[in-house]
Amino acid sequence: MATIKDVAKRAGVGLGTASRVIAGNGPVSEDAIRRVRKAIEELKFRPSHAARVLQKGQSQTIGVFVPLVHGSFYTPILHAIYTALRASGRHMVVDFGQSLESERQDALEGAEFLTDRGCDGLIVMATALTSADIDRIAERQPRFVLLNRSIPRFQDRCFNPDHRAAGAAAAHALCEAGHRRLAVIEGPKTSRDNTLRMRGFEEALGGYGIDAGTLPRARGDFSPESGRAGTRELLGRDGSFTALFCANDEMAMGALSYLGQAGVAVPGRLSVMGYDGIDLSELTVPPLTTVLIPWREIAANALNHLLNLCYGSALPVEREIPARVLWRESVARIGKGAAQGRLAPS
Amino acid sequence: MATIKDVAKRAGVGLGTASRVIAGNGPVSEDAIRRVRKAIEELKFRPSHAARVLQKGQSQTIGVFVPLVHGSFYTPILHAIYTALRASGRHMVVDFGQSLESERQDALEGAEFLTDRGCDGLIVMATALTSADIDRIAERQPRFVLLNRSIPRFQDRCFNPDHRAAGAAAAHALCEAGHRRLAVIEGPKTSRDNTLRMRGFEEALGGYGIDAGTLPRARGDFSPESGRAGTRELLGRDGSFTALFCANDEMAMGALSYLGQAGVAVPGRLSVMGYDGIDLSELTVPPLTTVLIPWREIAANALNHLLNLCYGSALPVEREIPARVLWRESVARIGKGAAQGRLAPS
DNA sequence: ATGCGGGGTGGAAACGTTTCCACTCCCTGC
DNA sequence: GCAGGGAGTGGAAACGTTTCCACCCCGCAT
Repeated sequence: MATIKDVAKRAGVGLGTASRVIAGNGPVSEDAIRRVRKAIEELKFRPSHAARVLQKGQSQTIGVFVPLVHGSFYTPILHAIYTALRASGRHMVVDFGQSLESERQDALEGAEFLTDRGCDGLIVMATALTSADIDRIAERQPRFVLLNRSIPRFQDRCFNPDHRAAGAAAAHALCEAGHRRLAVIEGPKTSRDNTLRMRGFEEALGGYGIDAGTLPRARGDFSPESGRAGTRELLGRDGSFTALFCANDEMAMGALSYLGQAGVAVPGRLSVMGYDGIDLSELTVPPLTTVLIPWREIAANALNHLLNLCYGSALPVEREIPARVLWRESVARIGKGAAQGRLAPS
Repeated sequence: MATIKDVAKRAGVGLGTASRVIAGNGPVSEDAIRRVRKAIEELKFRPSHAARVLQKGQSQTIGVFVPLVHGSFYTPILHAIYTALRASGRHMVVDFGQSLESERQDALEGAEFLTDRGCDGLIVMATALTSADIDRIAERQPRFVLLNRSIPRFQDRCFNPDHRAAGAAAAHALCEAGHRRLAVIEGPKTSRDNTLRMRGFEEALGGYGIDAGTLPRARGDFSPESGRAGTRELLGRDGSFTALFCANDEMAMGALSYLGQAGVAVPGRLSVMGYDGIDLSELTVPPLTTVLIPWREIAANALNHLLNLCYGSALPVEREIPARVLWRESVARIGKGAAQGRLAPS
């Protein structure tokens, strides 16, 4: 591979001049520019990224950690970050976790790897991280933002939806549609955002005179398979509920799949509501009613903040982007005293 | 950040000794190892990746280009590559394309970016690349493998399923199940693998006395939305077919979604068959019958070959991994002269 | 004439590693 | 007693950039 020295020699200029032409900054004569350009062309010169990083201490690269490679949930977020980053002329290196159980450890190692790798900043998405974990990350790489995790001490670097409000919105939607006998499939215990959305959901239920303590509940792990299993379990225990709230869309899709095979009409006999609003959720039969969490926008804003941190840009950063219910067809609106069973008075 | 010089000084050893301890190769005394380890600990030393790459000319990193960030199709492939790579102690940098239309240009730029970035080798997945494009890539980075693209000149670096045989398998499955009136939704014109699977499909049809020329066909772009539109179009033109073959699962899911909303019973009135075998395909209602293309295995073998190329490993490389039909419930088996319509004699 | 400022230039130094060579011990075998 | 060799060591050189400083030359004001 040709180096900048070769270019300089061939163009008959000094090292500094060649460098200035390539970087396009310092003062250089028209003539020198032409000659250097020509030499670059002829030698097929490409600057060495490693040498540049070593010298400048900047790589124009942002590191991103997400817990999983697969999954309809994370890829759109990655997509949003990727396109915004490319638009600003920088690049992205991604590191993935192996599973939701190992999320914490994976995220820690991922952050370390990305930092060692010379990333100028980090976007870390990992709900399981503790406050001390964040400190550890911050120690090595002070430029980072957190997605879907809230830490008071790092409030300005945390970007997350209001899961509590979104959970409440789900409850409102279901209740306003006339449902009173509900059931839920939650996410895993380690997921703080699951806890939040469930809390919001249950609190809102109180406003309709429903006791959250008696809510039939199953626990899943956010996978479709667990949604399927949870539905079977719930139906086996006591099938008298008219609506099922799933803590994410993938579990809701599992539920829909199970119900389809079991011959339970949706929303005729049972309504199903999801959470997140992943792209695929509109493809189910019937199309899934869900809470749309504006993940793409949240990620884009987190990135803007990080870019400001890293490169002193002044990009706008919006923090409060509300979730909203996406009404489709998997939730029935039932009248007071409808056929669906004994409804508690509103 | 502490450098290796600081470490050496603190440990009271020379630069070379410190380096040897860190790399774990050369001969070093027990005592020196202990002292260097201690110094590293105390100074929180982390070697500079950039400096290492600059010096060694190797980054232990493989670059991967895939056309799209989102999509249920590419992520499992990425996942397979990622996990295999981590298992061998190396890393992955991914670059994405923007759309299927710009695939060719994106792949070219992506390969260039990844090469500049110091990747030791490349995995490029881009059907639209021409033979000349590959030459151009090879010129800069001779270590690469191609996924889902076949170029005679680079035969040993091409890893792709036998789309023609897989297409034929789909046709056989449908015909053996008793279907004679078929329709298809193809992928985009630029997609060579679409062309191949369709050719296989049509050739196999000949064996059942079906004239492929009269096959009702719609063209999609692999997206669910286009599967939906294609189905509507086909049904509007002439609804007498009993089975619909879609060139990929996402279009098949779109078809299923449309049919569900239109009240067309699947597989009661119309059978649907997909292609690829993405994870989500088992979640549809009814579960999608599809041709399972062993993408994960193919990708893993391509990676092994690349690793052999780059690092002189001797990993096993399997080239012929057959596709197979995944029988689920979206295709009905109908008897001769069944209620489904006038069937041509087998 | 002389001084001064600035456009244009060349090259040394620095970034943090690894590799290689030269050197010192010290042990072994004669 | 000495040659030979291997374990252990230190440091210079090199990897390919960018940055900074010194310098030249020219035009302009004094």
